[in-house]
Amino acid sequence: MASIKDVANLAGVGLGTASRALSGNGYVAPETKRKIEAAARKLAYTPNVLAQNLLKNRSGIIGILVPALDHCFYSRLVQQLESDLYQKGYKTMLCCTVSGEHGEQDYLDMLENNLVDGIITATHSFNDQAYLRSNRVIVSFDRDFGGHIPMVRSDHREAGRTAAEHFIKRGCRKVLSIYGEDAREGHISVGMAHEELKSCLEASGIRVLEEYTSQDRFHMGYYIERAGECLEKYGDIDGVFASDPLAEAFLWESQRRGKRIPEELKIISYDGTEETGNTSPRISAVVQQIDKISGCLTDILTRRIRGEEIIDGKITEIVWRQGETC
Amino acid sequence: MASIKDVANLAGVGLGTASRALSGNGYVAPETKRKIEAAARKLAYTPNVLAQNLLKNRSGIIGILVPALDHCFYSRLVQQLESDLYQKGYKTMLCCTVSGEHGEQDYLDMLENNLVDGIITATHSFNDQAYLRSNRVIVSFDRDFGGHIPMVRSDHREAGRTAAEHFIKRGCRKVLSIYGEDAREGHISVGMAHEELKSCLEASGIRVLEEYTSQDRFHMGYYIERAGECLEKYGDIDGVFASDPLAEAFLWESQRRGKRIPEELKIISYDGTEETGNTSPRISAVVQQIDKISGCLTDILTRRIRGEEIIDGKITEIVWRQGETC
DNA sequence: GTGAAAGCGCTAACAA
DNA sequence: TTGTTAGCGCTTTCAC
Repeated sequence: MASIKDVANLAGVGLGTASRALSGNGYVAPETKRKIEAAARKLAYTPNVLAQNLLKNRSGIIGILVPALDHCFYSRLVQQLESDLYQKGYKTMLCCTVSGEHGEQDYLDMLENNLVDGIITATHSFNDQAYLRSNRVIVSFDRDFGGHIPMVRSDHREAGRTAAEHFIKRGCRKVLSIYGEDAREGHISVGMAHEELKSCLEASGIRVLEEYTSQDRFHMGYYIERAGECLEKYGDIDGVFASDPLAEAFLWESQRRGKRIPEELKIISYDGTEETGNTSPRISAVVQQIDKISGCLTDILTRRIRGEEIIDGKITEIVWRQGETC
Repeated sequence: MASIKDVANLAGVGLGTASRALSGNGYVAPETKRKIEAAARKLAYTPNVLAQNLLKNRSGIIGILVPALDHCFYSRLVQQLESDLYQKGYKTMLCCTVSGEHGEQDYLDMLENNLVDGIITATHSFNDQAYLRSNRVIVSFDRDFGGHIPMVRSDHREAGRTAAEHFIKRGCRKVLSIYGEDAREGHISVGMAHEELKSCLEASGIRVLEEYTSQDRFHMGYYIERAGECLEKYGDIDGVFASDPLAEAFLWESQRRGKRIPEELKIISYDGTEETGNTSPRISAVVQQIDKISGCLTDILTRRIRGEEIIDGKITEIVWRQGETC
């Protein structure tokens, strides 16, 4: 592996000159420059990024923390983030915390360690304190750190209202609102959508039932199981509000039980990834705009890295997607 | 940000001693060690990984290249890889190439650049030559580099035979085999499953139609579109063999058209992620064992990094999953 | 316009 | 057992 020293030697110039020629800042005679470039080509020289990083004290890497990738919302979000970060000149380091064996702490350490320049976190499980220590280069998705870390999230209240409006319009009388335990406990703010839904529906005299899902289990099998349990337990619900995969699970389990959708049961999903927009029937949804969310997250983070003092987050608009289930 | 020098100064010892005490290799008196540790704690010292990496000339990071994350097979694979790599002490750098604007080359450069210690590639779009230059630390999933880079893949021939067997058992007469153009062109080996399916079915006097999907488009909307087109074009097919999301698309589009599944159309998916195991009806599938695949990939790669000369890849077994669509 | 030298933060070899 | 020194590969003064 040729180093810049080798290049300088071959070109018969000093090490510093080679550096200037290759990196392009600093004066260097056109003639000399050509010689150096020729030498570099001949030796197939590539700069050692590790050394550059040590000097600049930055790595150009952003860490993304998500609970899991087999939840379509997160896989879409990660894909979008990776793309946006790439555009901004950053590489993406991925950490899925759900498997449990993972030290989320490990990744926060990487921040102290200079291995990553910043972190975007979309997890819920970890203790706040660990994050707050190094808050300058962290941005959170949907998790409130009490205003110490900028948070980006969808307009959950509006989402709840929108869903409520459609349940009401369709004449529902008894709606099931089901979401993650972590949201219920207030760790992540998506619970606000369910709160708002509840108060809107109850204000219209509609009964609202609440159920919760474990925050440690993200796979479809579990959602199917929960959907089945709920359908057994509440035979007479005529509406369900749930996140994408869970909404899908309700659709499938209802079909399996011969329940007619939307006649006997209206389903509205919250997330509205493409996944649920193509089922048969298509699921009606309150859509979180992943591209906007990703744009805000990466924008805030990169500006913070550059030293801007940003403490405010951003609330992105939700959109209604008319499907065939409500 | 405190450096090890600061720690040494505060503890009143030499820089080398501090290093030895903190990293744990080399002799250091218990007494001195305590002092150094106390100083480190006081200064909230964390080692600068960038510097360690430069010295060791390794980063502990593995790059994973996939076409996209909104294809459930890849998101599952990435999640599994990340988990396996973490167990082996590596961090994961992610690159989704589908968005196009991405330089796959950029990531290969990171290998030369020492930013990643190795690469697991599951993409199809890029030219072979770029990969072959630095083949020592690359492992491929399902893409054949002519024996120069170890490849891990499922037993596609067996997969094709298994699917054929079930179509035959169910009395199909005209089966559609649809897959990516890249596989058709031989860039990735999954095409072998379709080849084998075809020859098995034709040997039994069953007609096989072939269609292809674009390698640049991975999202559900596109699959739905293609499924619709095929159902229009071939009104009389009674069997479909396709990858997971496409199989789902066929299921939904068929239901939308009032086609009875499995009576009028049998569907077998190849991949068999959990995603398709829970639809209504459940999709019958030839399952690629992602955990095994990931295990082989990470095992081979880490051993190559350690210097072992491994050129052989690995073929993992497939498994039949009986669903309700065939 | 160019070369020499210092130093990013760390580890390892070598003396002491 | 410990301190000193020499780099890892690069960039960036600062004299020349």
